[in-house]
Amino acid sequence: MKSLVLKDKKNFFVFPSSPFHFDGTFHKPSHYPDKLTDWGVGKYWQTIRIGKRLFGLKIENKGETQKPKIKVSVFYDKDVSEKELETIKEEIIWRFDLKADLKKFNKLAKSDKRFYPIFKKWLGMRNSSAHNLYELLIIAVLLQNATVRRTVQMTDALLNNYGMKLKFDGKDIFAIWLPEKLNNVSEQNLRGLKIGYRAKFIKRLSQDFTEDKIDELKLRTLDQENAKKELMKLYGVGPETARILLFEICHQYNTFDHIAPWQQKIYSQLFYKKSLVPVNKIRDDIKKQYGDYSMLAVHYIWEDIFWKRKHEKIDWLEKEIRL
DNA sequence: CATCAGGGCCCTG
DNA sequence: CAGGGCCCTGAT
Repeated sequence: MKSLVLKDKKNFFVFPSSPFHFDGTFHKPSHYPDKLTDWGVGKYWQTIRIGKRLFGLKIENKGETQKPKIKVSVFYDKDVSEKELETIKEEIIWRFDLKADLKKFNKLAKSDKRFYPIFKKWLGMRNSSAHNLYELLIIAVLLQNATVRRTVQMTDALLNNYGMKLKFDGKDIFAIWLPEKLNNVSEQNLRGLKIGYRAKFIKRLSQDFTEDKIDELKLRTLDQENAKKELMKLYGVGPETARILLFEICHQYNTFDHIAPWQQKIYSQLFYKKSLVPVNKIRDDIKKQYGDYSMLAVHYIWEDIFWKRKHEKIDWLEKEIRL
């Protein structure tokens, strides 16, 4: 695997909309562990592609909930142009939804007697994606029909063969390859990395992205229905993968439509303290209560339980998370 | 040891 | 629109 050392850096500040929750936004404990990001309280690292160039990012909390401010350090080799810095800034603002207006949502949360303590704790948290559409698509495909351990294995195998390791700020953070990199890699070679039938999906998706068949910037401007339609055209994207992409890439807050069996078990415990509630009931209840913010509301409650899991053993949850 | 389902999706009938 | 098949892995 190749690596790149980034020695120089430039920095700028971003002022997210208020209120803002830094750690809730930049770290999602429900996600499977990967080498693509790193996090500590008030600090966060990732890589980012701008065009064909790679940069390292360190993002630090320099503000407060009601007075948000973050510092972004951009690590580079050779140089970084003003235009690239501006693009990076805009990308960060989009990917982490830093300018979101959550007034209505926060008002809704306040009237929710049952879960208000959770909403209050994470006040200002955003749904976010560290990655661009292609990158998150790859991750989503690796999640399909696999347990966490297997997903981690597949991700590592792919990164070790086609990814790039960036060394900056004393960290080793990985970047996902460009789609075109897989064009002259055979499906058989990919299968050699034990990713199974997903090799076919990844080949075809990479081909489509190489040929610019998908316009991520345009996708961001579409309404939910049309964005979903576009995403479902992609090979290997069904209802669950579309939901992930709509929520994390497009910041569509009301995407609580598809519920997978393993999620159903966790929702049943979270919302009803029962082992299994019918998915239609779960969906109807949530939609009725949270309306246009169905998925965002669930996201707060979902991440909260995974934060707890970091330092507290939750027996029923351990059973449902298949490692 | 064999069998099976899994953090879905595609394809066929 | 229902159901079989798919890669591989760990659980039973």
